[in-house]
Amino acid sequence: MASNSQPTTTTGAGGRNGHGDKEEAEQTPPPPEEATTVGGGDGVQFVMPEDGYEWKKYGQKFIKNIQKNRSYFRCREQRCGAKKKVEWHPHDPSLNLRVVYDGAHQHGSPSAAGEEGGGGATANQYDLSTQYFGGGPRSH
DNA sequence: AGCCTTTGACCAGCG
DNA sequence: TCGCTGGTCAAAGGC
Repeated sequence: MASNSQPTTTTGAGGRNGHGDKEEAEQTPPPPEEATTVGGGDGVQFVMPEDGYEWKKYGQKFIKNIQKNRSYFRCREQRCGAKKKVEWHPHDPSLNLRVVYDGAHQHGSPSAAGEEGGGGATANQYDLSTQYFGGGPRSH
């Protein structure tokens, strides 16, 4: 499969949006990190960061504030109020892909079905305050 | 037949 | 008070 030429997906090399608005809650999902190649045949194609959960796209919009496209995903589970937002540049998606997680999953991942942790609330144990996807402002 | 994906329009909140 | 942006819902089409 020579589709994904850039395995660097969740690497938001964009850092912060230099806007100054309210920060979003970004969490780093479980280990199951796959990449689903999405695209047409030729043209711009990028890999969507898969966290092992199932998402349903319910909207997409172009955020002019950051000059990026934003896709809105929602967890397939009604029991789960987890939401996911994916931002990417219309020209360099694989170079500026950013994933923002909102809320936490109240169920185990379908990929790891059968091996639930029991608690279930062990999903949102990350710092949803300043957790960035690799592109943290804490350049140090 | 069922489910998912895509686009548009509408609504709410904030400046 | 008006305008703008972001976010969500709904409907239609395609697989």
